[in-house]
Amino acid sequence: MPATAPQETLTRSVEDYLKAIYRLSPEGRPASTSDIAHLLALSAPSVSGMVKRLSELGLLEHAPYKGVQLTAAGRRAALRMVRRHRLIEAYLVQFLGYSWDAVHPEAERLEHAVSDTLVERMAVALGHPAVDPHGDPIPDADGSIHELACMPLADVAVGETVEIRRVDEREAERLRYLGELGLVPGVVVTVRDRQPFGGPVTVEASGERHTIGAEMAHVVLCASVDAP
Amino acid sequence: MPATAPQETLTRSVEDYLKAIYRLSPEGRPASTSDIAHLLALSAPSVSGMVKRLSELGLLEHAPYKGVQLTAAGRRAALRMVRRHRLIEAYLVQFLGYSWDAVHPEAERLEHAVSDTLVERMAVALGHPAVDPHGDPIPDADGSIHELACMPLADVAVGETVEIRRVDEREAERLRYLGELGLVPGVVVTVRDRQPFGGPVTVEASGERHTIGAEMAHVVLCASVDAP
DNA sequence: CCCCACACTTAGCCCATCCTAAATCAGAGT
DNA sequence: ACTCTGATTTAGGATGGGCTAAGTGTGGGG
Repeated sequence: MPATAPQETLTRSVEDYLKAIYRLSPEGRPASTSDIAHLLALSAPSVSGMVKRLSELGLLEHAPYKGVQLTAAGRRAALRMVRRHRLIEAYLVQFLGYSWDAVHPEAERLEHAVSDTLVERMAVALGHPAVDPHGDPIPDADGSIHELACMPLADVAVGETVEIRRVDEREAERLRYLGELGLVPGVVVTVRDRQPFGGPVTVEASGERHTIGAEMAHVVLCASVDAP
Repeated sequence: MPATAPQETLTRSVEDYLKAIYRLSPEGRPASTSDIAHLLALSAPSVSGMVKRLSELGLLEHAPYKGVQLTAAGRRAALRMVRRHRLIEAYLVQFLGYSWDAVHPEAERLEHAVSDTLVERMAVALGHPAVDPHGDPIPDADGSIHELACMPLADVAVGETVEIRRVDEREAERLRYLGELGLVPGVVVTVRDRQPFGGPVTVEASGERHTIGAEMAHVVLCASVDAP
């Protein structure tokens, strides 16, 4: 019956679980408890226990041995955290001189502490941005989110010119690496070479050529651009 | 032996206790456990228990039935929280349009979540202010704090002209009230009347006269100003 | 069709932090 | 000096959230 729970005060942990489950399955497919455990760096039994509590709270549904799915209330709460996280990242970069590789841990803590008022004031100060510094879309305050269709750079055919839209990476070192190469959202690149069997990808951007491994080429997400 | 404990990750609760004890006795006199309990809105036994743990951690010294005193490490940690709190308040007012009566609860949560890096960036953005929006001095990053000598408006003699330096009040309603009367730090007022036995005080500031109760006149702290 | 490996859950614990109820101490009056 | 009262601490318990060890379900390979 708490399908439309008024959402009193979720704890930090609960917020993290919901966010993790949303991240594992934005579309609402069941997520496995072990994936959640892995993402949150917790033991599987801890997750089992929390999952039980969250389902009693009406935030998710649990089919034992099958996986968990967020309810409408759970999804709402998760998207609220995602909005906070991404707006905080954008704010830190825009107004406090953070680089895109340093914002994640800071936002990870702040997202639990800011008030709705503060979040909306940051949104106003930023001019209601659509995406965060990594190109991830920022959900609206009402919980709607517009994912932009894009493909991994690793899948772009040689000769194609695409715009980098999003970089799906959290690790600071890797983000710094990509940033140094200039492979950041908004940049237009042309794929010059791609080796088979998970080999490296060579791209050209504003005259410079860079060859990156397949793993990195999978986190750089692109969309085709009309004119080169 | 942890007199110079590196004191990495204090919990939210511990930080709150240390801040409360510092607030009850910035000079280091013993603070009573019941005062701490009252300030934090906790039961006395909860405080007793936590005090025991904190003294084991070397953050304070406890003379049973006599009171507690912060150690150097405890005081350092407390001042770190005070610095955070006040810088956050200043930042919210200066850059995010908060009014001085709304910043306290927000800062109360954020102070536990911000990193040292973020605090220092806010300090830089603010130009390293000496005081927060209520006139409370902001400790340096190294833990030194400069309290300015001031007296309650309630104690200022009739005819004296003083500058409001600080308003020692947390309740939003009361702060808003004082703000509406223009009795905020930096304003120069002349005391025009003061009734005995804890009676009201009448002040004049930029042509306007206001009469406030003794209770309010005690939280408005002033320093004499040379020229009217 | 059965069985085993592995994913998942249950059992049983620990720690931090809070609480209420029940001692116990310390200082003010007599 | 003695006692009473209020402040303080001790006892014992709840809750949230984490862990390891020990069972249990499930699906793929023989």
